[in-house]
Amino acid sequence: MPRVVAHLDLDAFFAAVEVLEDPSLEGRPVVVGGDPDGRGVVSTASYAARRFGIHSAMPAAEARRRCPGAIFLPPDMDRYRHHSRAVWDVVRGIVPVIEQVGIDEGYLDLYRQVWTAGGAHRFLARLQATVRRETGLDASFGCGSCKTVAKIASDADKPRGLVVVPAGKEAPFLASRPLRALPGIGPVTGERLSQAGLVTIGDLAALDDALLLAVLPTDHGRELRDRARGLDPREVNARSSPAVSIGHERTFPHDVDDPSVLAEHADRLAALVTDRLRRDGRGAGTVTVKLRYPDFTIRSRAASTDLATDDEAEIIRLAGLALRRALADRPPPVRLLGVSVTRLVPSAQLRLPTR
DNA sequence: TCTGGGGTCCTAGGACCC
DNA sequence: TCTGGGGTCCTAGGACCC
Repeated sequence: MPRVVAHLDLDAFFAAVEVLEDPSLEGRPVVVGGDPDGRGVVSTASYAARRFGIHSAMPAAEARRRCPGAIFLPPDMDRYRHHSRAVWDVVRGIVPVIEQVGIDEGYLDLYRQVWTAGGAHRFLARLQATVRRETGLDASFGCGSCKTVAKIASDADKPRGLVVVPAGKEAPFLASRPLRALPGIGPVTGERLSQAGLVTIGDLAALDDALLLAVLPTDHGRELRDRARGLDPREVNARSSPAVSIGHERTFPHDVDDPSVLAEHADRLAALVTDRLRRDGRGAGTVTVKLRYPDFTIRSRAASTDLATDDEAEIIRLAGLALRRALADRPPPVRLLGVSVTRLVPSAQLRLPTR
C-alpha cells in the first residue's frame, strides 16, 4: 500500500504573525529580520514585500534599497513559538502522527486518514480551513507518497497552496523543476551539477550509474538521484529526539580587533548557553568556540572535560581555553564569535565520567 | 548587495584499545 | 626489525536546512 505523506508549511510565518498582532500591517511590505543599518539579513518577507524582490537570507540593507517604505521588524521568537504551538496543537488534534521539522513546517503521516489522492485533497482542504479558522494563519500543504514529493508540492502553489501528487505521478511532477528545489541540494552541490550541464530534477533523475558516479561521487549522490525519481524511504518520525548541541553566536556590528573584548563576549555567550543547558536539564562534556573572520572563513576549537558539567564558571573557563587556542591559530580581527556545547548528558549523570 | 542565528548530519584523520 | 586489523571516540571542517 503506498504511503500518504503530507507537508505543512506556514506561509511567510514570521511576517504573518506580525500582521496578526497588528492588523494595520495587512497588505503592506513587512520584513522581519536583522538591522538594515547593520549586518542583518531578512528572515521572512511578507508577500507584499516579496513583490519588490525581497526574500529570505537577503541582506536587510539590500531589502531596504529595494523597498525603502517597507516596515522592518526584529524577530520576536517567543511570539512566533506561541503561535506555532497553537497551529501544531490544532493539527495534532486531527492527525496523530506528525513530525515537526522547524517552527513553521512539518510532515503528517496520513495513513490512517486517507487512501486515495482525492481523499487526501478533501482531507487537507478541511485541515487548511481549520488551521486558518482556529489560528488566523495560512498554511500551504503538499501531499504525495514520500517526504520529498510532499515538501516540493507544498512549495509549488504558495501561499494557501494545496497540491496533491497522485501515486505513480511523482517523477513527472518533479522532472521540470530546478535542481535547487530538491531538498539536499544546496549551493555547492547545485553548482557542481550545473557545471555538469544539469538543470532540472529530471536531468538528475535520468543519470545512469556511471554518469552519477562521475558527477556526484559521494554516498549522498545515489540518495539524491533516488529522491529526484520520487523515491524517498524516510518515515514520518513522530518521536522528537533531544538536542545534540546548544549554542549562541553573535556577528559584531564592526569587526573586533581586541582579544580582551572577544574574551568578554565569549564569557557572556557561555553564560547564555549555560542558562539554556540548565533549563534543558542537561550537562555538557565539550565547549566549542567558533570564529568567523572578515574573509568569511570559519575556525572552531573545542575544549573538553572528562566530567560533564552544567557549572557556569567551568563552561566559561573551557570557552576561554578554546578561544585562546583559536586565536593562537589565527589572530583577530574577527567578525563573529560563537559558543556551543556538545556531548550532552542528562543532569542525573553530571559529575560522572562522560567517557 | 556583502552576506544571521539556530541547528543536524557526515567525513577524515588521529588517538587509543584489544 | 618491521610490522596486523578492527572498532570506537574525539576534533575540525563542511554541506545543508529553516
